[in-house]
Amino acid sequence: MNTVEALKKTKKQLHESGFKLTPQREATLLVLLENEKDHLSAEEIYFFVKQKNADIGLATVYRTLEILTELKIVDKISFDDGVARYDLRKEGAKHFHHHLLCLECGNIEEIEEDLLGDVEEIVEKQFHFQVKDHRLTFHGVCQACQLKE
Amino acid sequence: MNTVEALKKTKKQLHESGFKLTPQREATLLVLLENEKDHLSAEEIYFFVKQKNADIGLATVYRTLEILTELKIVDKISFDDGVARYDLRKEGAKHFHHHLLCLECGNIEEIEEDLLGDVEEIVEKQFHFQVKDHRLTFHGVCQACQLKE
DNA sequence: GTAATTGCAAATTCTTTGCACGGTC
DNA sequence: GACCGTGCAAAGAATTTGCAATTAC
Repeated sequence: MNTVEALKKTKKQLHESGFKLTPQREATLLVLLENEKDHLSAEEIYFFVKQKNADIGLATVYRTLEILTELKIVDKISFDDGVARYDLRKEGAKHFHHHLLCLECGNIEEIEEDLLGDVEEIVEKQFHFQVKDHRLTFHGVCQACQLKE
Repeated sequence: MNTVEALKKTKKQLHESGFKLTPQREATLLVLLENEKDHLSAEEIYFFVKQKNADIGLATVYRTLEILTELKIVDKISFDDGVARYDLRKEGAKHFHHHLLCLECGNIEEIEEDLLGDVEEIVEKQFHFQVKDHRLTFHGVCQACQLKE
């Protein structure tokens, strides 16, 4: 799905929930689309949006991200460092992707494959918990840092 | 392992790293031990410790938790709500346990079993990532809330 | 037209830090 | 007596909120 389509789709989703697609929201979405692989904080998104559209306040970024999280267009995630990060939900992805956080260099890789199919089944059957989503992050050492040592 | 043993062991760990087991640290540990099943925030721990030992400051709680996290006696975790929570690491547990977060009632259950053995192997082999630890939380509906509906 | 949205600044919340004092070996 | 640890208050970082002005539909 390209950027224009993604924007259109999101606009529809916003309208269905009674929200408008303002220039600020559009710019925020564009930044998220252009940095899909990163895990930007609100502050970082604000910085990037400023470069596109001088007229935005940090509060608006927060408010936009709150709405997008509510509509499940983005996922809010924290890597235990005290900053919330926002990740665009992949089109068609049933579940949130996984992360590999390198303890040496701090880099975060993504894993798209759903590795939790079997585990979710166990959780549903054995623990009687109806799974809607998940957060899975591995802490360890990435390949680059392994080679460095 | 009972409370006295756990305290003794932690005392040893602290000493090995050049820290002392002060009354404040002991009280903090006791609170953590007594509330193993909960996922207390620093503020909550402070509140409980105050009931035991009037003389403690919130800053000390934070400082103690920082040390305990460093020594891997507790795990710091965030459930994306902007507050850090602290979980005592289970004795003998190779890995951090998993969580089931109910989106309806907010309750958090723990799963002790390590469900990620196979998944970790895939991550190590296929993604060349050396796994040291993980964070796995399922979002969904707990049994009690399913019955309510 | 009008209800939603915005920017700004102030307020809040969570966490860390500086520093003088107190306790320990 | 050196050093670690503490409480307190102040600082700092991240996020939210109140409000008057503005804008999208």
